Amino acid sequence: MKETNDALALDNNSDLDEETLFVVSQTFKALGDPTRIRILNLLAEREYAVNDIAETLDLRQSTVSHQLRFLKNLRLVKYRREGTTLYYSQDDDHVMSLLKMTIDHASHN
Amino acid sequence: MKETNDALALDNNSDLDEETLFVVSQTFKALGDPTRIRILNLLAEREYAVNDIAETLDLRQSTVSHQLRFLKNLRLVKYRREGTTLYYSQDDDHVMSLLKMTIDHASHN
DNA sequence: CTTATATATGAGTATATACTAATATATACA
DNA sequence: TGTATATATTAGTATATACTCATATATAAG
Repeated sequence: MKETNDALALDNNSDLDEETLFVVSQTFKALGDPTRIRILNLLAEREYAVNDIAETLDLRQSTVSHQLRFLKNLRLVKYRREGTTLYYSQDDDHVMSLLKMTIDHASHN
Repeated sequence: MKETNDALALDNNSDLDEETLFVVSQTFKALGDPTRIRILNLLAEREYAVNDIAETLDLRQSTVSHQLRFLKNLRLVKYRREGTTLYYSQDDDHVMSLLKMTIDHASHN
């Protein structure tokens, strides 16, 4: 009952290796949270300081900082320092494009 | 210290309304799990019966069924019945396109 | 109506996630 | 060195998530 087409590899099974699976799921997981979406949507415009994100989106500073760390670990955002202020900005065009596409798609539904 | 550009609405804030935010986050959440990614990646090829998905991906039948319900609720998959067998297939081109794009991007990293 | 097969569902559990308050760290400046 | 400001981190908690086993439901065939 099992497939035995080893030779032809007829099944275009496109089986995902673990690393790809991990990267893909992590990427989408990053976009799967409303708070992170709002943050990334802000950073789509321009860079923002942590506190400005918090004020603009009405979130606690620690909440924003945690989510920025999350996004930073996945290299979806980066920052530059100016004195004590850290300006965060978007750092992954592919992901930002996914986000924009999906927001557009959901908006003019 | 606060912005006071009420009139001009200089900030192109593109603020996401709650519904959009919900839909977008749900969409990405659906793609944020390895099991669902594997299932959708299978269904990218062609339709599959529940048990075939379970066998192919080495998952419990109930696991597959639960995830299919999840995907069905979001209208990412649909099914047709043939006797006692349910053939599931993909039902959202936009989402499948997001998935493909991201897999490609992650693969030839 | 009984049996067999395919799938769905319910309940329990372990883990992951997101948030919060409190506190630590880092930089600037007097 | 001491104070102020911006951000990061830690620990605790509540909720969400994914999985599994057991069982229910649905269809088909005899």
